[in-house]
Amino acid sequence: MNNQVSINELARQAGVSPTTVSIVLNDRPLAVRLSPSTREKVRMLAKKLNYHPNHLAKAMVTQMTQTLGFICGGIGSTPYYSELMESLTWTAESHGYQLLLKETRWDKKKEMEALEMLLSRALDGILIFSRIFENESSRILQMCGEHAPLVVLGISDLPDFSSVCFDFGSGMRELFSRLVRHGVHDIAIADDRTLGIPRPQDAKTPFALQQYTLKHTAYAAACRQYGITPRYFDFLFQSSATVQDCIAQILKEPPQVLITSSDLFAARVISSAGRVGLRVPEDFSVISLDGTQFFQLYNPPLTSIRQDVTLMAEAGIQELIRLIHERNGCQNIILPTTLCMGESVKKEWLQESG
Amino acid sequence: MNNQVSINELARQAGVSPTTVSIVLNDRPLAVRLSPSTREKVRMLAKKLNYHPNHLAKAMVTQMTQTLGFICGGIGSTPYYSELMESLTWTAESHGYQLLLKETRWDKKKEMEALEMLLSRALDGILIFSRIFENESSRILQMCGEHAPLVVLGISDLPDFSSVCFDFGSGMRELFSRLVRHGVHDIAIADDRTLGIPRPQDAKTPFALQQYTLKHTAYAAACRQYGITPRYFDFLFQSSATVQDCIAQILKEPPQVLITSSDLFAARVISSAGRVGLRVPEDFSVISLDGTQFFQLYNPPLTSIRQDVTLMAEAGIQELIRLIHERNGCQNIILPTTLCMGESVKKEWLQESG
DNA sequence: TTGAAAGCGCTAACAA
DNA sequence: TTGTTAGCGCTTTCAA
Repeated sequence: MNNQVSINELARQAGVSPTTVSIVLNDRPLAVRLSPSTREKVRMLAKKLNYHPNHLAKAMVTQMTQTLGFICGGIGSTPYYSELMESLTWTAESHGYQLLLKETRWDKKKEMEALEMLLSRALDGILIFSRIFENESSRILQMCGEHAPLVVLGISDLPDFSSVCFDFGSGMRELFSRLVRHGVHDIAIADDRTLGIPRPQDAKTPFALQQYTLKHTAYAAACRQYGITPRYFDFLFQSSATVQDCIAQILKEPPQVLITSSDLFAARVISSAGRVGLRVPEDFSVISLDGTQFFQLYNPPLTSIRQDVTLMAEAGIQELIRLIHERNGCQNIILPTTLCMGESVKKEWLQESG
Repeated sequence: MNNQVSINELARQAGVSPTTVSIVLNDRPLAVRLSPSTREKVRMLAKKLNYHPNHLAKAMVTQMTQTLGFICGGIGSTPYYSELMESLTWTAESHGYQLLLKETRWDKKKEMEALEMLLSRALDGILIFSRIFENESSRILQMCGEHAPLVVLGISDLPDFSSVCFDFGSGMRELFSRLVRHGVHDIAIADDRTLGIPRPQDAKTPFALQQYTLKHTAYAAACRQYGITPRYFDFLFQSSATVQDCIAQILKEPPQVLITSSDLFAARVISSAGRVGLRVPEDFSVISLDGTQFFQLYNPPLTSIRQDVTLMAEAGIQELIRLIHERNGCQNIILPTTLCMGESVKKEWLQESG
């Protein structure tokens, strides 16, 4: 079945010991002390016999698999996660790691199982973008313990874990400052509330920041700062009835500017608007909080407070690799969002100089 | 570092041999011959000590990793691949396998490297959706040889490999038959030509079927069968200039029905049409050849000749697992496409009874 | 009904 | 400058 040549066979044919072969082929520090002729001989023969080290055997002794796990709630459902995943595979690869994927449909039980499975495989580290931390934080800490470092994506302020997330505040303030400068005050937000806690009846009451999504938080803060009366629309992502209803609500009395929490939803609003004779951005403007590449190909190209997922991938993997080596000191990394100019917001409203 | 209890420790504490523990915990046939009390004792202790078998050690001796590799040209760029990937992870999991992902940006060199990497990791099997087979077929056969079975997605008729792809012919004929019955004869196709060979200048000449994409083939065949004069638009996916140009061409003189090779492109055409005052399906109809879930949420919901990627995932994984066990007899699996009713084609044109 | 012993392919002390 | 030896944690003959 496995007709690979082993290091022993290679050593035998080269007339040296397996150790020597190992040292040469792994470019260990000791390799320099070996005679050049030995090194050359081993290298040639390895090539000639098409020797490939057995990853499993190596991993067993070193306890390193050069593999990272990625647990994600959903990947096929929105371009945001797909693009993040793509970035992660690339970034991981550029650091010499492979990526093992677990998709969990935002199911917490699945997520715990996934974690357990990944740990039993002795992966070098794990990235998580999921709901798993909602309650299980301490259990997870205990599970992972010494085994595999963890980096959490999209959540911040978990005391015992490193995390990477975006600061929507920066992009949001930039947006508001420009809009207000141009006399725009009617700025609403439409958001998926699946993962959130029900909002108080009176939406105008500033709510406890920590409990809501980072997006809402940033919006609410910007509203306060710029004296805007907040206005909310919401829906449940999985329920197309609530989505349609939400869109209907929006179109009934569109705000000057609608902020949406995802590109996908923005696109749907824009398309629906077209059906009832409303044009974007002529009749109202739309700005999304994802900023996927995907919807920058949309028509009109979506204006967004962009989360550059490549930044998140890079930061997440780097932090994970740091943890793999140093094994201590968790860190909360906050990435900036930027205003990404598309054509779904009136151009003059976003000009820098008022 | 690794404070897991090993099978030896477990055996010691249970007062039995490692062999016994292994037999019990893996439910080997021999387990029935062990005394129930021994079995029970071992099981209890394993639970108590939170024993988890070391995947690596097991894999090394069995040479099975319970892991499949998926080499894919692109995953973040279109929902089609994202959804396929999601399905693959789920299907693999339901069969007890994990999925290792390699994304290659349709770069053949990368793809060969990916294959090599996966083979060196002793994965149990590999799925490929890529351009890698354009020339390298025999080399790949040699590389994989005994090591890991391969299933090719999206290409058919590779003599030495199992494959899974869709039969666009069935959906296409269904579409044409309905359209023609309703007197529609102006049916064009718009396709990405990145992966294809340049089409002959005179597009009306029936071209050698094998050389073009399955989609084109099906379209051309349906045109011949129903006496439709084919009409082609094309673009290169990576070049937004060609995409815009193509859309402009289409809108200049839209066909009654435009078939697009991807949902994404269909959406762009529809949006662009809106900008110049053309409505879909009122002014012209659009039907896509992907049929992703994603764009069934679009507005209007896309009508499509749908490739159900869950079918492809299921068939691909099942065939791969069959190969893993049986190690012989490759198979070309052809999956049906179905007409998926959205709202981007005039309703009356698609009614079954003419 | 159970255990001892060998070995998967590799690395890393320690010898020489 | 190179080789010997032991062992990672598990499975699997073979023996008792």
